[in-house]
Amino acid sequence: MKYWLMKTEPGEFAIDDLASAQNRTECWDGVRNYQARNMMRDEMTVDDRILIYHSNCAQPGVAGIAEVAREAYPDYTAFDPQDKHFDPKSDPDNPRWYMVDIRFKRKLKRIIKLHELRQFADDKLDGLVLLNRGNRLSIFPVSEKHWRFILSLE
DNA sequence: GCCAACGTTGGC
DNA sequence: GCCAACGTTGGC
Repeated sequence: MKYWLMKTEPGEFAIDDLASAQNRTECWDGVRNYQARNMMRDEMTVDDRILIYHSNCAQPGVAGIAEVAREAYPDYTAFDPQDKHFDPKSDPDNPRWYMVDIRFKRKLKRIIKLHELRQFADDKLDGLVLLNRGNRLSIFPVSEKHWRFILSLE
């Protein structure tokens, strides 16, 4: 089993939205970055665990845990001209963008803030992609050690 | 709202 | 293939 972190802007889609979704499952549409796509398409498998991270908000940090419910399939929102994630360069016969489905596991008892995680950037969380300078990647792997340590802060 | 850092685009 | 211009991300 692999571990991941996925960012979401809570103003758009928050951990509570996942918790209240039908079957507590939602497709992770709208990823338009090749590195993030490749990880979903090539690396993620059902049951992998995911830290749900709230970004671009008042309190950036890890908000909850989800799991991969369905492996990657074409992101059909790219085909819909009405959709805000429409991409004319993605063709149903040769899809450019992919998504996975994720299922809610639980909310953390509290938000584990980015600010807290930074305190361990040079020791316990050394190498965590989230803490890299200028990091903008919205999906990336988390080592099992980092996963455990982050949750130990809860 | 600002702006640094980064990814993508497209002319050459 | 280079790289300037542009758009986006995301903390603050």
